[in-house]
Amino acid sequence: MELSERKKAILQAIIEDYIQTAEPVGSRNIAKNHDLGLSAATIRNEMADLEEMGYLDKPHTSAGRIPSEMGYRFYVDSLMHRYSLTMEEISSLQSSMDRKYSQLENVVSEISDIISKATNYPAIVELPTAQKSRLRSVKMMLIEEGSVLIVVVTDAGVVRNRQMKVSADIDYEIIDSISEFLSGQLTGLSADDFTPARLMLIYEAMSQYGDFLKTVVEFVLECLGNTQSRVYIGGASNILNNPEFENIERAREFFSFIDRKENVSNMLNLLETAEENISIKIGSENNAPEMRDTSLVVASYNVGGKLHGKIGIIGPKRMNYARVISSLELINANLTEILGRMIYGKDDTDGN
Amino acid sequence: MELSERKKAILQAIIEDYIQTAEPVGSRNIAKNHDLGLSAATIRNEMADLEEMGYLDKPHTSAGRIPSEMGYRFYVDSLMHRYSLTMEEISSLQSSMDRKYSQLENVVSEISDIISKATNYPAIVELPTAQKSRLRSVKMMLIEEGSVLIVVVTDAGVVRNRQMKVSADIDYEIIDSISEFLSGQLTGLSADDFTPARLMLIYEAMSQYGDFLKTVVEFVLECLGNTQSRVYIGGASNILNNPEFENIERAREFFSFIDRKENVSNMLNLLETAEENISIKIGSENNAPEMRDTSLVVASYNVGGKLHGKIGIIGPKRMNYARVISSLELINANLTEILGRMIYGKDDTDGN
DNA sequence: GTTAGCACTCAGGGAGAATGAGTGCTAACA
DNA sequence: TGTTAGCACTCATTCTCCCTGAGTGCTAAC
Repeated sequence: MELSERKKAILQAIIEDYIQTAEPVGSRNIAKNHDLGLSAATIRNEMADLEEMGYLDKPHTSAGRIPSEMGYRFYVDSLMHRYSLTMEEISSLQSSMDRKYSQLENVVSEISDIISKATNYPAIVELPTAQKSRLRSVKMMLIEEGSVLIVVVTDAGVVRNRQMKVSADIDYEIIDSISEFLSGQLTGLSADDFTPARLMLIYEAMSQYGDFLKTVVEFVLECLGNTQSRVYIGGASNILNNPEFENIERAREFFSFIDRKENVSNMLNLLETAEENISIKIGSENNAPEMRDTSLVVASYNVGGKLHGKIGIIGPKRMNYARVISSLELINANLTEILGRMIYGKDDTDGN
Repeated sequence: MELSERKKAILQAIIEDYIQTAEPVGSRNIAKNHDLGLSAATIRNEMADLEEMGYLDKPHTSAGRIPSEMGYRFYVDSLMHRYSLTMEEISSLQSSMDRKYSQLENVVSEISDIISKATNYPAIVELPTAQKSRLRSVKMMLIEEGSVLIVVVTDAGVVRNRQMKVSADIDYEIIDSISEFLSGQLTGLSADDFTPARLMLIYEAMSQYGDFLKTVVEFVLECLGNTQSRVYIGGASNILNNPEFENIERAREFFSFIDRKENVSNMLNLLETAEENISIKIGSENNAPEMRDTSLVVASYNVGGKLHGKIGIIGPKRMNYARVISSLELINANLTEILGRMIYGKDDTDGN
């Protein structure tokens, strides 16, 4: 059933008041503060309808109304206006990101700080991951006698390395030849291409170094399959600024939940990755009982078509969605650019 | 002034009761529950003395006594007994750490989980850092046309890499020769050795690649100077299990403090690094107003004499110090071993 | 369909009393 | 001289009771 324009206006007024005050809103206040040209009594009638239809809840008989999850959902989908960041907000955000980053880990943790400062909510930043990447390059080098460093680069730009012990009689030349051999055999493959048959061939061709080769191949596979997401959470304490978390039990529940990073990753993984778009999950839409009173707002980023990840915030269901969305969009754009520069070099080309 | 044995026994009884109950302890309870052979009245007198001497505080006239910081300090230094972990505790801790770790970041975050589970307090794990490390090896390799990967290894075992754009006409051979040249010039140097004169020589010898060399040298310097500590904090929500944090303001203060990781690093840096030993800082000894009600217990680890870091917990001043210490010692020993294996290869040799 | 009016509900807050755990002091005891 | 019993006193905590005020639902009139 369609909502009348008047019902929409009233619902919007209630939700926006509630977002601001965190107090149940009553008919009188709506009549006074919003120029709807209606009396409190009329609004009361409409509110009763909205409640019956499921858009509003009542904490108890003599309190005002608060939005239900369905109410928020309708608001977010149909009523909310875009929020435009002020010039100051934009320039302060941009200047806070305009610096040199050296390590991925640092970018991620700093971005999470920036998000949480900009929104006043706990921020989530997912490290970029690649799906089905191919091996671009594997190299080995002797660091000192008996110790070899393996460096693996995937076509998504992921670089990882590991140090391994080898027997002392393996010298530079041997390493170079193994390195060249493996590189020839494996470059361009994805994890799926590592069939037992192919591996057998490799091991046999250099059977005297079988054990060593095996460890190297395992490591390469690990790098290619490195699809597990890792998340950073910053500014978690911000959640305590919201009156819904003054109850220590609620706070404990929230912090225990986000302490376990895999909870957060799982939640992110459940989001449909609408390209370049914002996902909003309200309360129980997150499928986690601990999140029943909080919403998740997430933006997806995508670097050079290969690497992607998500950034977002967790806040009370009663949150200024419009403002959060604008901030996330801006930060997301900057982040994409920063990562592009970091991973694919000094400029912004797509990195193939 | 020396405390009489009787005063010590009473002080110890009070502190241990308080650690258990978090309630101010009264004379009557001490008389009843501890077999000191004294009446409540006598204990009251002694308590009055202990208070006057500064070992005890009184929240208000008609409550029992609670230990002062000085009281805790005395307890930790002189009264506390060692706690022996039970066989089950030991074997469960050890089995939780007995698995393969691949990346340093993973070790650190998992160890922080283990610590917080074992102690029920928020855990801190510092990533290993090296002081004044020397360059063991720098290598470059062409990943694809126009893109070079630089890999730097220090004698502390730190490996870092960065991808850089170069002009397209730089080919394998040129890279190899630059790589070899730089390696020859820089291997064995520490950050202090990068004098302007030496750098000038290098840039002049290969002046046609000046800009590129400069970026590489900067990166190497960054790796050698990589002495900033990074910390992980796990199980922060555990702090909320303690009644002293039922007050939401306290909780907020605590979480805001540890949200800023540099606060925690700073605190760790202020500890004297007593080799292989445990440091305890009680309340305001931490020089941070936000920590005035919490204590820090920290163990230092040390891998191969080069790399070191710290692990520890933050808990209320009223904490089971003895138990925490034993757990940290055990975890610390295991961590040292794990890191040794990871960084210096498959066995535990010292790694020079 | 809208609105004014009225009876009713109920959370929140404050005042006041009861409770009980604890203290300090004094006087008696060993 | 050190120890203890006893007693008056203190004070945070809890409870009860009552009031207030914001809000609702319903009805009757416009």
